[in-house]
Amino acid sequence: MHTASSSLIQSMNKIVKISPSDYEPILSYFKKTKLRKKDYLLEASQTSTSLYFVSTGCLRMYFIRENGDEKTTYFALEHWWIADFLSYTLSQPSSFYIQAVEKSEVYELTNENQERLLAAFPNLERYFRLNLQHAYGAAQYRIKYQFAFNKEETFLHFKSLYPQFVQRVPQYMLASFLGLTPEYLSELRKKKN
Amino acid sequence: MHTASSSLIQSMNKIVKISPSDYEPILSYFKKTKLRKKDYLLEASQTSTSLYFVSTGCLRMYFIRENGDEKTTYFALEHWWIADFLSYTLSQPSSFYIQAVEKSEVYELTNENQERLLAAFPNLERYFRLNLQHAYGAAQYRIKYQFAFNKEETFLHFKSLYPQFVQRVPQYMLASFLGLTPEYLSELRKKKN
DNA sequence: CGGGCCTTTGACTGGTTTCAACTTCTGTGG
DNA sequence: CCACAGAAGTTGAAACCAGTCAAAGGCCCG
Repeated sequence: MHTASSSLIQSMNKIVKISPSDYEPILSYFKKTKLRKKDYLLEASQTSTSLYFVSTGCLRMYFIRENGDEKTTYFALEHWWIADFLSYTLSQPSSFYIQAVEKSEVYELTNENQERLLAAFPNLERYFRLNLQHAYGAAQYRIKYQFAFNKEETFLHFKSLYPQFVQRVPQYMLASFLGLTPEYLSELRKKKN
Repeated sequence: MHTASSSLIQSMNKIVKISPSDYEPILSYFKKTKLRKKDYLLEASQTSTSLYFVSTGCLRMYFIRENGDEKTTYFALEHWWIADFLSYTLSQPSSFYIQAVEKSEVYELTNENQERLLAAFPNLERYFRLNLQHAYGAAQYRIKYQFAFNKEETFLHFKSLYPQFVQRVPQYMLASFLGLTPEYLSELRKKKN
């Protein structure tokens, strides 16, 4: 019963039809993990060997610049997938960290288990493909926005899209995600509302 | 015989095994198109209803800013796929143009034909999934580099990765791809060889 | 050979960063 | 549960990276 309400199964059911009798078998390929704030799922120089589906909470992906400060490149909220997909695809060391921004719960799918899962349930290929297609499309627009807007516009645009999220994470993370300094973000916040 | 040497079939064969007897049937879902320099495959406000595989030549994706100047966000060389994947996935109008940078040849796969193709050859799901995974991974690193480097470093990094490509496209396109002005790129070129 | 587009050059400008000092928030141990 | 140390956020001044603008030069293609 409660497996039917699993957020992961729900996510899959939006894209492909899954018979309730398959819920348990499918979930058996995943490992459900609870994370405390600041726990890590991946650290730079490790290879990203798993995909993570965020059930509850919020994770982020970031890297550390030569001068030592960190830049957040991606946030994953409930029902989003997160991984360094280049590292995962090519089995090469990552230059990213993946960390829980808050208390979170994720489903982990290792590389090997993904292979087994897809061998057992080939129709899930479609689920992963369409998810990636959507995520890649979003990344194309992310890149577009970086070119289209200056820093102030970037902030206003983001705030209008995700007004509640701006409150959810520390400002220094948000600043580095938007590509500006915490000081300047602070200035922009008071300026325009 | 010459279908075996099709660059598209080659690309597929790197990821999934395809029987030679399937070459023709698979290719029948695609439309091969020749493009002259500056021909368009997509214009802003249209919906991206096809995926394109670049057989020969070079395409680019760009958009036009409010002030009127164009920003190139992506180049696709031989054996790469190009499309506005968000527009394609959600059937919503694109804000991008896709244009041939030089004389090119592409395989077009419409949305409907992709569905039919995958219904007929389900193992190609894996081909598209892994391609998207790779492309998305590359986009994650693209975003990383934009944060990691200043403009001069961006240029030097790109030049070291693709020394030949720098010669292949007009400098104003390269400049907008790297996120700087043609004037500043010109300055960087003479500065550090 | 000519016209228009691309590239270069230089001066000026300003959006954004950097730095440092101060204030406010937060969480952890006694 | 309170205190306090470290982290996070704010403020203002100074510096600079990179954009803008304008004009001249080069080059490609009809």
